[in-house]
Amino acid sequence: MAVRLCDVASLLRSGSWAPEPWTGQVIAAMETQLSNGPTCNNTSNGPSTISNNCSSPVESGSIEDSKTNLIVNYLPQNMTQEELKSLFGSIGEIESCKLVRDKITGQSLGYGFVNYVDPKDAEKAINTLNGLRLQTKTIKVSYARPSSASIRDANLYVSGLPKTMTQKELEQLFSQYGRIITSRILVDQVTGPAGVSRGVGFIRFDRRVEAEEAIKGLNCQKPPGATEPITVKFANNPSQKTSQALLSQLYQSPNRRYPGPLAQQAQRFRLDNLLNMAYGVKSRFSPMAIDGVTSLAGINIPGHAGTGWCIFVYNLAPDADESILWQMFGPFGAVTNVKVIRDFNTNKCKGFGFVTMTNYDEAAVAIASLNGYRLGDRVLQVSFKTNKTHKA
DNA sequence: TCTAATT
Repeated sequence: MAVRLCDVASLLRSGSWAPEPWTGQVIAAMETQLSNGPTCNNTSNGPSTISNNCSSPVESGSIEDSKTNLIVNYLPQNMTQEELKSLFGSIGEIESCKLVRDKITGQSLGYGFVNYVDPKDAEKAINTLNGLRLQTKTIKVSYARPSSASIRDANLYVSGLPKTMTQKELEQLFSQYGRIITSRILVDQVTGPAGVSRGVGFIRFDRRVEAEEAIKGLNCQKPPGATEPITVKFANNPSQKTSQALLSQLYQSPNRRYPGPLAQQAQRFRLDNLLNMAYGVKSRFSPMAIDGVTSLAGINIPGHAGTGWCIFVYNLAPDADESILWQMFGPFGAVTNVKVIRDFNTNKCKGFGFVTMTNYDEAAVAIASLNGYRLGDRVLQVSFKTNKTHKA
């Protein structure tokens, strides 16, 4: 797997300072769906959620949005709103789409919203994309709850847990205070996702008042069978720390050559990321000109400039669809688009398709890994799309 | 002792 160059610039995506307009609507009252945690095995970031049967109060709002509006969690850090829209757009027509970002740094907060036109597509997206592995993440797709102040700041940080306590036991302990949206027990880094508990975790309740009651009831209390009391408090907001760290890096960087204000540096980072997004090349790290890179590799920059590296996938089955391409290529890095070429009359796949990836190194690893891959009873041929008009 | 869940 390719290692992504990581610096401040790569953390700041272009366009971050200009939030997209969001055509917000009154969001519907609904019964929140809690039972759609990742369907795959647990990974480092796929906390499962155990639903309980507490009823939630119904708030006012339109019924339609409750069935079309999805929240998507555990998105890879480098995934853009365009990539999110592209991925979910492969299911059906999207009414609106938003990746939530830090207001100051523009960094992705790792979640977003997708509102479909058709409720059936929203349901299909949950069924087909929930649990999808993208890079190191396992995304979670679920219906968005109606936005309201009462559901904010309902996340608790719990420490001092017995090392033997399971996630299920943690939920059982807290569920008496309300509806749990997510729970997680942090584990030791080296022992991996199924490794030993660090004795700390998180509980997100549906509503803040439930979290408050849980603090009152459980802070400084010993769980059944435990020898030490646990600490229960409101969790820090993860985005706060990130923006502060980033801003302090920008101001204190010892090798900064641009003594101007923050905004001036930000401009440069934005330019770098624009190039990175467009060509998979970091201008400061690559001695090659963009034209040189593309002609050298014999690669066609497909469609509109700035969409990435186009990959040709051959020997797909007649019933192949876009989701298989997402599933195959997504783990290798940022995928912006997939397309299965179909016969106009039969609507069956003509045996090939295309995948666009943002970063050259990730595309190269994907090709190296997937060329010759056996999919069902077929052996795939995977390569960069050649520029046929220049071919001999 | 702190993960990216409400636009």
